Amino acid sequence: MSTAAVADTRPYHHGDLRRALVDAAARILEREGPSALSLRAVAREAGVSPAAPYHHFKDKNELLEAVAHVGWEALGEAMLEVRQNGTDVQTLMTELGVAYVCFSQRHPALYRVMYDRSRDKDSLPEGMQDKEDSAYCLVRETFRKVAGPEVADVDIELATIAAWCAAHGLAEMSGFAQFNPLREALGGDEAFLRGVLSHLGSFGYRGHEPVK
Amino acid sequence: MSTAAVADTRPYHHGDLRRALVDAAARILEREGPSALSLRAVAREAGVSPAAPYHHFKDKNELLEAVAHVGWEALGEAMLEVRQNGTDVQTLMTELGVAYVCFSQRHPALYRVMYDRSRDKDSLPEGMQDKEDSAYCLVRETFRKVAGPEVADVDIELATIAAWCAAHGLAEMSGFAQFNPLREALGGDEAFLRGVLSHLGSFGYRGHEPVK
DNA sequence: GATGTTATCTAAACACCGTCCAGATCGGAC
DNA sequence: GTCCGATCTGGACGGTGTTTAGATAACATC
Repeated sequence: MSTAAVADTRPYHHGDLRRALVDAAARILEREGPSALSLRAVAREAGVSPAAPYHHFKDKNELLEAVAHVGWEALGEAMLEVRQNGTDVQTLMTELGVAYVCFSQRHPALYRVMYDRSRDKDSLPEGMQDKEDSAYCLVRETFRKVAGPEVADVDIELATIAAWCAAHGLAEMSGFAQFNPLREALGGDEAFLRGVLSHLGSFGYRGHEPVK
Repeated sequence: MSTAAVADTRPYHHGDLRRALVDAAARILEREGPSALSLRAVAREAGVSPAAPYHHFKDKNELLEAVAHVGWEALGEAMLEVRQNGTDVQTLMTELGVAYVCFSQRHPALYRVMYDRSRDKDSLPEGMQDKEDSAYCLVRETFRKVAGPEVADVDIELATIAAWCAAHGLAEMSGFAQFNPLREALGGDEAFLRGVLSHLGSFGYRGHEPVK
């Protein structure tokens, strides 16, 4: 076998077609958006027949779920990076929100697939609430630090859910045309995001501008 | 041009097919969900050929937009009803949120179509920010009363956007399985919604349970 | 090394989809 | 009554998700 172009050797029929399909799907998503993401297009992009994916995924949904999974991992990493920047716990909350929304702006098609899957299943990815270092737990632990020990666990959980809902809502609507005047008045998109997120605080916290 | 015609829709062959199609679409949406909402299915439900809708809508998107439009009107009415219940301004804010989310729970497929259209257009329905009695303005005016006169208009607008984002996020995620334990612990879905919404306040306001 | 097994992939087909086109039908203006 | 234009139909085209039968190639066993 002489596959000169790619240094990678192909051990058998196609190699790791499963991964190749997920990569192809992600590529199509970035290049042409969610409406172009057909199973046949993915197979085409990967250079296989339209029926080939069915040996690796039960149906289209299962492929999209795999795509969504890598999306959630990337989102988690983006938010973890924020924590390592080592700001104080007050600003951290807003910065986590900004990181979340900015991820959705950088990968709008991927973000859409992620949440479309979640809404179809009526659940976030499994283990999101429990796994250490998940984005969700990161937010919850940050809330716990902000709140102090006298706040009940139930309230921590409710605040986390509230923040998550708000971040998701902002992720889906931040680009809406109606907000453009306000965005420009505040001097750019990040300022706009911080402005909105600063109105979402709990436990007396309202973002990077401390309450007097 | 013509004298008595109030609307430009006129009953010809079929009668008011345009309205019949929108109604048929809404019916399919409630009965079988968004994935079953094909243009052909709508035509079938209305008893016409698959090509008939093209004399009333440019394409499928335009039909969905009409469906979304009636959805937004119904949502606006549901929220207006809350205001007429005449609670004090403090609880009103939470009740508006509850009404919003409950609407999305009663008509999940319709709500999905509404926001899918908005995201494709990257904008809320036209005039939502300006039209008196729109749901959006209702929230903004409520915030203005809560905030008092010393709060800047920019902050009112930001708080409104934040509340809207949070309500939308909660509308899309309130049914997620991960929240079931907490939902039951709080004694039902409405209590859960109120709990989440109570962590979203601004201007020192945090829902129906006043801050101590 | 030849054998059989099994996973992998292809080709062809099915039903459905959105959309367009040529023609049939019919309401209303002249 | 004649004509025009809006409305609807039947049929077609290319695309989609999915299934089936059959070809191919890597692997385990002898």
